[in-house]
Amino acid sequence: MSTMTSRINLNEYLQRIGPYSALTPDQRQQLIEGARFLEEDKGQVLFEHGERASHVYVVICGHVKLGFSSQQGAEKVVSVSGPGESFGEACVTLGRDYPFRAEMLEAATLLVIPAPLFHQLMADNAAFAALVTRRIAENLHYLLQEMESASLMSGAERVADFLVRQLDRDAAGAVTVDLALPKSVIASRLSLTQEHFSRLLRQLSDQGLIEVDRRHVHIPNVGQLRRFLNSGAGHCVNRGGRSFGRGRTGWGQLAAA
Amino acid sequence: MSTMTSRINLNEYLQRIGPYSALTPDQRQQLIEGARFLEEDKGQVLFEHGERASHVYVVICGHVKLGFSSQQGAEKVVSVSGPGESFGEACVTLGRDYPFRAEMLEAATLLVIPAPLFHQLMADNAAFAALVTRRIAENLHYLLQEMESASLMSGAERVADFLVRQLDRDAAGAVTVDLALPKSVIASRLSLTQEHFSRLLRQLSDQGLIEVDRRHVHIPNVGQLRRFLNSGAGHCVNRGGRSFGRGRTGWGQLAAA
DNA sequence: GGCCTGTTTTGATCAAGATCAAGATTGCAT
DNA sequence: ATGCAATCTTGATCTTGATCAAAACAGGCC
Repeated sequence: MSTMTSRINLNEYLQRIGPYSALTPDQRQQLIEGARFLEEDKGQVLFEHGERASHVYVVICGHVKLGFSSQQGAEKVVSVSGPGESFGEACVTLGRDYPFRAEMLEAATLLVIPAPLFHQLMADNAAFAALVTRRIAENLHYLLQEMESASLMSGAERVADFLVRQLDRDAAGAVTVDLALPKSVIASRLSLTQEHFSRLLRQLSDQGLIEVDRRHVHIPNVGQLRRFLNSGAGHCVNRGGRSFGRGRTGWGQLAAA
Repeated sequence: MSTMTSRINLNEYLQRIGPYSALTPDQRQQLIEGARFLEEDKGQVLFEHGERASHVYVVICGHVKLGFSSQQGAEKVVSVSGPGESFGEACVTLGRDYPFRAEMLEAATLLVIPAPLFHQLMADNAAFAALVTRRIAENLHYLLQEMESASLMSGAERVADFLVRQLDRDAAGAVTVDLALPKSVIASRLSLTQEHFSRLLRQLSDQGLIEVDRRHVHIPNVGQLRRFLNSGAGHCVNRGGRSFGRGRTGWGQLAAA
């Protein structure tokens, strides 16, 4: 990608990415000059858990996996960032270390903004700062959401919930969801082992709620699936919140790294 | 509490609470006039999951339990806010519903700030806004932290980790931790049932790592406990993150409500 | 003290989901 | 095509931690 092309694309692109649309042409120029592009291959690690948070990352294309991993090789995927999403704002704001690992799930292009520049933009542009705050707040809500489902729903419910969430708010009737990521990654996001995830998909499919073909999940009747969710079928009283899953999902990924 | 007293106390108090120290005397006055005090009894519910987020709450004294709960009566305590802490900023910022329930753990006093006033202060005072952003970012990091331990640590480790976190960063030798909250609440925060939590405390105590007396936990050797944590004793490979616990911890609380 | 209520502990049992170990698929790349 | 490597599925078994039930403890209050 030539510098020329980069700039043109970038300018156009940033217009559409939340906070960056609030930058003045001047500031956008500053950004283009101070930040850099990064094109990494699948499996590349952007940063490790505990590393000093020196940059904010904006995903231009591709997907980045954000997650924890323990010595024992266990891993938990917290979130996957796709085009237009970003991460690192909170850490940079706080001046803390990254609280997770970031790894490319596929070849991707990112915009990498040095912390000082980011701080500068935050200080210079209140509208930008407000939108960044919004983004951080959104991330917080996302995590709360995740915690809630991980805590109170059974595996089957989480899978159903995940599928329903992929749909448009008003989707009904029959639809097909295409999983954009390896099942192992999705499993980990749902706090399941990939084996368990596989079994749960089969279970839902046996119940006629879905039909799975490779990474295509057909939902013959969205309403039915939603009903399954609300009518808590397949549960347990769960008196204090289910634990965060012990899936090995990450293993594979880790190995791939 | 007379109005006079309230105002004097409040002014003094807010000075010391993060973001509010950045307010100008003028704005602080605005706050005192626009916000209201709330003194509730134990068990009172401030708001329910899914309610429109209309206020930001600042805890003056007492403790407030923030958590989810399902129809089936299960509950997961996400966090407990004590004096100087606050909640609702993110929801108000986003204009979204509260993503959890807030319930008094004991009689407490809070400052309740209406959303419009909060927005106003955010818009008028950049320093305040920046500190609020910081607070939201801190909450985000707290949640990530919670997710991480819930995901990769075994029950015993989470308990040990919890105890160690109560200590000063540099604590060593022998110390005593006093649990400020009912064990059932702590258990839920750790994604355990209160029964399991009880057993784990006993287990650690049998191993000589701690001595439990009522709500006083004596740690004869902090280093030893830390070592127990790092040397992952008592695990499982945990290939994808432990699930969010299924403690019934909440039950009791729920019943208390 | 004796009583009532709420919290903690213990015990026995159960279940969701993890782990280990093969296979079966799929997707590329040659 | 053919083969290699990664992904996904299945099966058998085991563990952690949940559930149910009941007893042991605190505390506060007459």
